[in-house]
Amino acid sequence: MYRTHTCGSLRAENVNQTVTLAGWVQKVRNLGAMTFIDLRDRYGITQIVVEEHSDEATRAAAAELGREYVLQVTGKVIEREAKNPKMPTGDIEVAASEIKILNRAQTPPFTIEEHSDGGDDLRMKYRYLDLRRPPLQRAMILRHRMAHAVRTFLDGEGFLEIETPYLIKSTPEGARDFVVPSRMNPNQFYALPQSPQTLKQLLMVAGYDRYFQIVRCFRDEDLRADRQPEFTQIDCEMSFVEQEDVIEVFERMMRYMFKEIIGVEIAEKLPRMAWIDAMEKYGSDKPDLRFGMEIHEISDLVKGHGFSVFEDAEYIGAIAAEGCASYTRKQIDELTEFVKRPQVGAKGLVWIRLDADGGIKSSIDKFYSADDLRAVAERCGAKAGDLVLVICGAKFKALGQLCDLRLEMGERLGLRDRAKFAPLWVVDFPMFEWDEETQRFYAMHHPFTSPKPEDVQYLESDPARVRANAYDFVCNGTEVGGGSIRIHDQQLQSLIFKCLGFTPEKAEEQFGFLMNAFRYGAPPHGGLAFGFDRMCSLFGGADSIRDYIAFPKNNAGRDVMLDAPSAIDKAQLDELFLDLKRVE
RNA sequence: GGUGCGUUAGUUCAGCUGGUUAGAAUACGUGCCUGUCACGCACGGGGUCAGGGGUUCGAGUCCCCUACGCACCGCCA
Repeated sequence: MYRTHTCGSLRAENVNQTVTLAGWVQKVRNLGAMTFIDLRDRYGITQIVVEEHSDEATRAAAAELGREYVLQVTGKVIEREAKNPKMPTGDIEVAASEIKILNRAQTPPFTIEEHSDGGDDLRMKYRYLDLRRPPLQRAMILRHRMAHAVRTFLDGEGFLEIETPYLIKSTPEGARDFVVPSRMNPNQFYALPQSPQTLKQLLMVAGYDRYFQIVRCFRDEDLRADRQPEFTQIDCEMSFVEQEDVIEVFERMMRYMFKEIIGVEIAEKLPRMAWIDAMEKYGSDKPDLRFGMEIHEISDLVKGHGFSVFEDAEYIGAIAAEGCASYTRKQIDELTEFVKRPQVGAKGLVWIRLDADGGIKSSIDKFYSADDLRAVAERCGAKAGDLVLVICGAKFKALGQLCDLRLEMGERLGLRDRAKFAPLWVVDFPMFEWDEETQRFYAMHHPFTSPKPEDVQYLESDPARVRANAYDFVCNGTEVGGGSIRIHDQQLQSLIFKCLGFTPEKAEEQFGFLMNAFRYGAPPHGGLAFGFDRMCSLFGGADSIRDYIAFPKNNAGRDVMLDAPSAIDKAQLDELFLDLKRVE
């Protein structure tokens, strides 16, 4: 037996016991006649003491130690002469009678402490060392607890966890697929699932009416702080349900998660917001409701005054930033620069300042009277001391820019508090999205999403008008989950494929297996999937999902620890019938 | 595919309008120290200034290219 206790377990009541601990050397403090060793494992740190009267072998071992040496230490638990109230084990220490060096360690390239001195890149390369640090351990533990809570909840609701294959068929819609060549089937490829969407629908056809899976998904698209090429979903599907039934179950699951994991009580009935309202009030389909500062259209108030920028604009919108009338010229210039960055893309920024003394001033004084400006301010709910910011342009583009500006102002005013949670459902998404580049409609959610029955009549005449039975779970400006009621009727599914520009032959080739299954008694069904990594970062209060993934990829999709992807042998290529093309 | 920022000691960074031998902190090594816990004190070793090219009497510093990292836009049903 390597140890009798962990490095986090000993307390005052263990005094006089002889124990054996095993762990890593966090720190050695050699005071001459006595040496203190902080021994660490994932449960905590216990101080080991070696004194002048300790036997020679023990003193020799202590003198030799370096950071991250792996030790087995046997000794008696004693009460400390100088206690450390900052440590859970601070009342005691272990007087070493034997120190066995189980393994020596090279000096690690960065410090393995609460706050490491290492940069992101380096820590990624030595991820196994970074994972020894308490913040990463807390993240892994949080993730484990969340997965456990999901399984507990869904099991209690009668859901079955069923695994679906990772080697499946490539589909043209949506993200790029990762593909895997088949040796036994020359020149043919599997695709890794972007999500088990069609498979879980087939499970519904098969009668497993409540399914879930905590499952890896793969998308070959560029990465972001909150996007990895492989990521984990809590994938769920139910039969004989309507939108309301799905929302009810998973709202309850989220309430359970918030309570269980971080002790937060969320509202008994979460707000619902139609997609169009989210877009018009917040400029986003994933609004951050931790603060107000809603967007208001002011076109009717400001058109017709000869200000050509506004006259030519399809849409003019404004937000009111509370208490920002005191902004200096420089600060307003900064905001103007912010919205003019290519990432935001606004042409400019108009401001109206409501001074505390009742005065009103703006960058468009030439064209508008004080009363005109006051009407705008009133529309936005601005009061004395506030700053109104106006952006105009094509409607949804300007709304998107106002969204960016609103979030920036929320950040500046400290309104985006990580300890605060504002979850909601966004509903009534449009069924289709027009793509300028390819001049066709795409499914906004996915091609298996059912249209609202009352909108089916417009499918062929006015597709843009059709709304879907789709819903997103949004919290603090992040899309945490989303789903829909699916199509279970083969004919309607064929019609949707037609609307998306599939020929019947193409639809048959790509999704024949699904439409075929629908001919054998498909029940009405629907479901949703949560982004598990994002949920972890939301609960953990971090911006990046990388901290919650044990071995994540970097910005370029590389695993810098494994150095993957990498070239493969000619023999391996030959077996797969692959020839490589020279990269320019 | 694009934009921005960055790359200097093991690590995190400073290094001004170009000018003697490139610094700090920390880590590491050696010595001293009986209550440390960010131990302290003293001494020491440690640099392809990312790589290449250019401008210049002279480049860590200015310019160009490349590579790499991070954030973002496009993309992500």
